[in-house]
Amino acid sequence: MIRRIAHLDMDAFYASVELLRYPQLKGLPVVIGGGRRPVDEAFLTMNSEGFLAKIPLDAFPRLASYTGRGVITTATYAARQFGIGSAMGLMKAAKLCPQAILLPVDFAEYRRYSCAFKDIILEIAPLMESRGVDEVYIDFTEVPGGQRDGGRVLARLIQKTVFQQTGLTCSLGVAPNKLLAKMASELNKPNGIAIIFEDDLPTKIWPLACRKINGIGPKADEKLQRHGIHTIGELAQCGLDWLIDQFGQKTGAWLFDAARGIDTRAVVLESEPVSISRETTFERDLHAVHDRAELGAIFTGLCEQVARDLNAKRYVGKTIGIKLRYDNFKSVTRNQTLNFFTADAATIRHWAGQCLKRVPLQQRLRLLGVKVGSLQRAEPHESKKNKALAHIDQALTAINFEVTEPQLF
DNA sequence: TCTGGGGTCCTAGGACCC
DNA sequence: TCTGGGGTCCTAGGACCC
Repeated sequence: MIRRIAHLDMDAFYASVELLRYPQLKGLPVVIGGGRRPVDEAFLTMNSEGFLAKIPLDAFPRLASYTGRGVITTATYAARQFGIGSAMGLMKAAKLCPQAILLPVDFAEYRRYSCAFKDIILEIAPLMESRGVDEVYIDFTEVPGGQRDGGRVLARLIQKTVFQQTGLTCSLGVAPNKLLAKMASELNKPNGIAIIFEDDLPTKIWPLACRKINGIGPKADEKLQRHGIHTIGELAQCGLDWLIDQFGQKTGAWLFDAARGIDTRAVVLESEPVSISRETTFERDLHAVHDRAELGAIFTGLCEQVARDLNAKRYVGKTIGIKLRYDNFKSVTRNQTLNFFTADAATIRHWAGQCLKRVPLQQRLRLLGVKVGSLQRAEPHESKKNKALAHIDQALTAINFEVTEPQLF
């Protein structure tokens, strides 16, 4: 029995979910992103059950009226015709297509549909690896019918069932491994299926741009281009020694394998989180001294939110970190590992504050973030040692607070 | 008119230990 | 008195992905 791995990717996921609510937008350029703004509030008051589909087109917010720092998370295929794409600034997108309809992100709704389509897949094929809200890998190898026609029959069944039960389309690729399945799922998007066998490598994979390999980003691609390597086929002609020389042991060896379609990674059903974080970009750049109160409130709010997230997911962590981005977009991070685990907002706030003191604060800031890493499952009863250490820390924090009160954070 | 938010993994240097 | 070598943990930055 040969290994058959599928990659399933929902088509324009956020936008497609919005089109289910507002079918009158079908075929129009629609863009999702930007966070919630006053204009959305006015619009959303019209949103009551059974009325959504009747909202007239001129009532929808337009890209042209947007002012802010948001980016596009998803664009409908109609919007992509204008050159609009994911991660593009909304202000820039507005220049390309001012009449496009702009909807705020409704993550709770997308998560509902995400759970729904994943449950449907699990009913059919139980070995599924979640890769974010709109993508999964599925191990077809031992699923009944998973080998028929290279996986096409099972892929069609999943695609059809997902559509029947959610109204959403998706694209699948089935291949000998995750690397090739991921590339295959893009070949016939949207609402497509592509089947790849080992023998297809020269005809179907090698003509593709190196950037299509999941893991080759803008930087690596640019470097390859500089050496005249544009396609995966050209990459496959590079010697192992040369690649290691250029990209280092690990990346070099990985590139060598990837170009040959070699990938032995397993489909992983569950994984433990490594870190939990919250960050926010301000509406305007803030200064540590001039906007101290505002910044302090945001900072505390982020710590509290991270603490809530940790508690909701029942994790504790011992590495507290901050991230900030200056007005020139340069980012810095600081973090500190404690000798105990915590999910307590005040403790996080204290140590994040210590991190903040180690960073230059003359320049204006555009972003602030708080992270807790080195996570561990919260025990039903905390260990005695942890409790004692946390208690000592709280006592020290109280003393420290009196001493350092006059400082910035 | 620049450029979100939530993650993972890798690298490289230094501390520290045996 | 010129200097090993491995292992682990920590920190900061960066590439990359969804």
